[in-house]
Amino acid sequence: MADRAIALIDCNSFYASCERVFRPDLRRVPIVVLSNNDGCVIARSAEAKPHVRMGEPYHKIRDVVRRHGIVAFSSNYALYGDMSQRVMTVIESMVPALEVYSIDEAFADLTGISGPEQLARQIRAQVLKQTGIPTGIGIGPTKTLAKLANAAAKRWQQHTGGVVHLDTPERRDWVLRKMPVDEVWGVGRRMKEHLAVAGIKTAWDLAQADAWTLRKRHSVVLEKTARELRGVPCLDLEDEPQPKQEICSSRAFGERLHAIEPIREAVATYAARAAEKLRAQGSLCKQVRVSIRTGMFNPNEAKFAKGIVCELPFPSDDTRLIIKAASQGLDAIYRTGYAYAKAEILLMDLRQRGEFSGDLFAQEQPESSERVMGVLDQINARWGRGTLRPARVPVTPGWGMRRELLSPRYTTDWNGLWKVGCK
DNA sequence: TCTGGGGTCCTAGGACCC
DNA sequence: TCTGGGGTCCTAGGACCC
Repeated sequence: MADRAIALIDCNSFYASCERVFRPDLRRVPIVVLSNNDGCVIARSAEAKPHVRMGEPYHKIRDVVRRHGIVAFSSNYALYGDMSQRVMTVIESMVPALEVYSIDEAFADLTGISGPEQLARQIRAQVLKQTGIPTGIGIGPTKTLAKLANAAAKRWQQHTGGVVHLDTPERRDWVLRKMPVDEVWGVGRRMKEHLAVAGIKTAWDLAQADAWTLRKRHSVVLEKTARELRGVPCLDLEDEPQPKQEICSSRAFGERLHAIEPIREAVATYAARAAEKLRAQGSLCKQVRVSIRTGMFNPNEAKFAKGIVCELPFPSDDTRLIIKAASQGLDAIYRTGYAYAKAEILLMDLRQRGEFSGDLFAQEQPESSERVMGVLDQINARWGRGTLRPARVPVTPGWGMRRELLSPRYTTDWNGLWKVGCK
């Protein structure tokens, strides 16, 4: 069998790049994108990286932002999601198999292709030309090495032109020796600390470590990572997206909430959103977990957090039933006297529609639910999310997200003056 | 004043059973 | 004093990813 060649294509500073596509005047200007509620920095353009750390709270860096002329944006997920689809479509048309790994990354199988590096350069050029998004590409015999090659392409951008192919043992070893161990996919802050004790500091050290010891002292996951670094494939390309095993909708409120009624609105809104995602992947859920909590950072606020799992009478994807369960759950956990900051809905015990439940006499969701939800989803698909919604879900809630620096929904707004690609 | 939201997988430990 | 061994299932929590 030919040597495997897995490519990892990743968009540079994706959210910041998306904003820049529609603001050519910002081509050389440092850009940051903020999390929901304009809380902290979640993306930085190359120019902003020297001045701003990832995850830094926005209120702490206002001075720096002003001093360096950094332009900040609220996150605009409608835009990023749409841009992501465009990028993936371009790549998909150029490779035999693609696994979309996240909003800004995908693995492609280039095994058997002659000149994978050349193809990678063509992919970069096409994606840039058709979407305006710059990318970096790493190629290696395993996913973990492809990721590392991608990191190398970023780190030595000038010399590599954004593409690194670890096709010889010499190149592989050179990169392994240069890369700190926490640049390896699957090694985070904690693991880095543990490994340092054993003298494992670089990717090379980890690749050389004894597999059995890694498994015993740490985990099978780390053992696989080390094998992959040596070029032994342990992770396959998954071109069929797997249905999620749990679905979450959670968000901090735009302001602190005290009374139960506005929290109930938020819980209903999140529950409705989670139910939409559930139906989109054709699943039913049997449990709904609702949780609420106060702020966790301010030492002057009384802290409180509680959640509860509510069992549904039968596996369901009916927004109304899920909201009802969540609302009852809220009644059970809510305590007066706290300033609540966030709520979360988690749909659990998921199964695909029609999957055997294990209980011959188990009750099933009535057919009327399917009809009503079908109509709901159709209308919202046609006219935009939130056109038709349960009574409990307000249009413009007082507790909604703060997004003071939001860019227009250039590509998706129904009321927009123009749409990309519809010239 | 002000610190994201969405996931996955693995492990340890408790409850329970024979 | 000493206090089975083996198994399953479930849950909570840790660690990681983007």
